[in-house]
Amino acid sequence: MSDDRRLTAQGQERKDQLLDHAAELFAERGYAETRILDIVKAAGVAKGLFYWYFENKEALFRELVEQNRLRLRRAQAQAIDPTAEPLLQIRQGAEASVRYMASYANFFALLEVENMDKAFADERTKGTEVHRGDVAALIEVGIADGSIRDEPADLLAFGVVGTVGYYGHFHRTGRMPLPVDELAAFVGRWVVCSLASDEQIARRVLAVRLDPEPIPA
Amino acid sequence: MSDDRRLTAQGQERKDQLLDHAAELFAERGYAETRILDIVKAAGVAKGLFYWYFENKEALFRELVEQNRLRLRRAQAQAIDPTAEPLLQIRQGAEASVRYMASYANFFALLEVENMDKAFADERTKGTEVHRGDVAALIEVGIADGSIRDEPADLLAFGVVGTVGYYGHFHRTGRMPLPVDELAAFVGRWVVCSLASDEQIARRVLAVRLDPEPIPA
DNA sequence: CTCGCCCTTGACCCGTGGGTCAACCGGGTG
DNA sequence: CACCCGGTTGACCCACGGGTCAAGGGCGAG
Repeated sequence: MSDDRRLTAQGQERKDQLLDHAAELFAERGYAETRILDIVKAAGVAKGLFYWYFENKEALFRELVEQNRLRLRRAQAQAIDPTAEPLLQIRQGAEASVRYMASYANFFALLEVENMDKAFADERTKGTEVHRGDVAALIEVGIADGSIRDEPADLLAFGVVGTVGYYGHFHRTGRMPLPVDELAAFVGRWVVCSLASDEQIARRVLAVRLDPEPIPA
Repeated sequence: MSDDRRLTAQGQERKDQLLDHAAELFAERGYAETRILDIVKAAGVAKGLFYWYFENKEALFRELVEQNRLRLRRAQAQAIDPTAEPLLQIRQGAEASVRYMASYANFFALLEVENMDKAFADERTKGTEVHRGDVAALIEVGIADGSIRDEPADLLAFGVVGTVGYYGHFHRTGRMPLPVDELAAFVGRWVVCSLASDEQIARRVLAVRLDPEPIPA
């Protein structure tokens, strides 16, 4: 394939099929262990067709990552109430992220694969970096109004992103047999306790009841 | 090679050379992108020799991982004062881990590579699982004596291990231009704030001054 | 009907890199 | 000195999987 051609409806559908099957195989046996032949076989098409839609395996992978990054972003934005106080917004974002990561576990298992290749390192970085920027901005506000511990905002932001990511990882890899809702709530508590400048504030933020938004398919 | 033969001093040295050069190359360009030929070239030996010492690339990798896991464990044990209160021990362990991970950044960049292959997944699991077990035990004690928030101990333990890992990761990948000592101290504070059942206790534990143990080469 | 554009096929090419092997070196030992 | 054994060499083999390509199908427009 050259760059981005126009695809007919059929073409787009076929492409999505390939993406889906690839994601499943990657999650199941890893990126390196998945041959292009496996992907096309799973989708029930000939090998040559792969190259009609993608330049190569890596390009497909990038598309998968990008596609997913946008979805997560949307889920976060949807869960956050922009009028709430900063710490609460962070909690909302964190819980939404955990929920999202759990329901798209395959994709995230996939994301971790990125590390295998230096070339993917910055791809991945980009993904968390956006989230981190959002959180850092909220933290700045929280520090200014005294609700968040007075530490460098960017460092704290790493902690939030990291916590979400790690709990997501542990849950995904089956080491934490726990309903998603409980996990999300727990992570929310953890993050709030880590950031709050004192107990009163932590309790206040944790008192708010969050109704879990359904994850759109 | 068959299994574990006896190696002469020269043999052991050669093997270590291969391990070292492999680690460097893996860190530099990733696991999948490092050919066995690259490794032997870097070590200045012939390709056939590789198979005298290792069954294949994966076997070498496993050995590298194992070797490193043990070192980290030792560093943790050395930093922890077994007579101190649980929360403080956790802090000591966390700070030591961060320091260790920073000084052996190459090895840990490497560890992340494990994800690329399903076969490595449980290897990695094993590594964190030990640490997590240690922490969980300390947390149990802390919950019992009221110094740690009353949440499931194993969940909290995941948070500690995760935080250490993530900050290590971010620092290693150059996104946090910060002296190791400051980072370690910060992570210590983060962990303590996340776990402490109230401010008094957090302050008490954070008041203790930790003198950074030098990392043995 | 027929032209042309997407889409689809599967045989084929070929570089890469894992793994083997027969031969060779050199120091320690009887 | 002869032998042995751990260590070392690099040419060679070859399967695997990435990427190509010429040709064929089918559907919509004109």
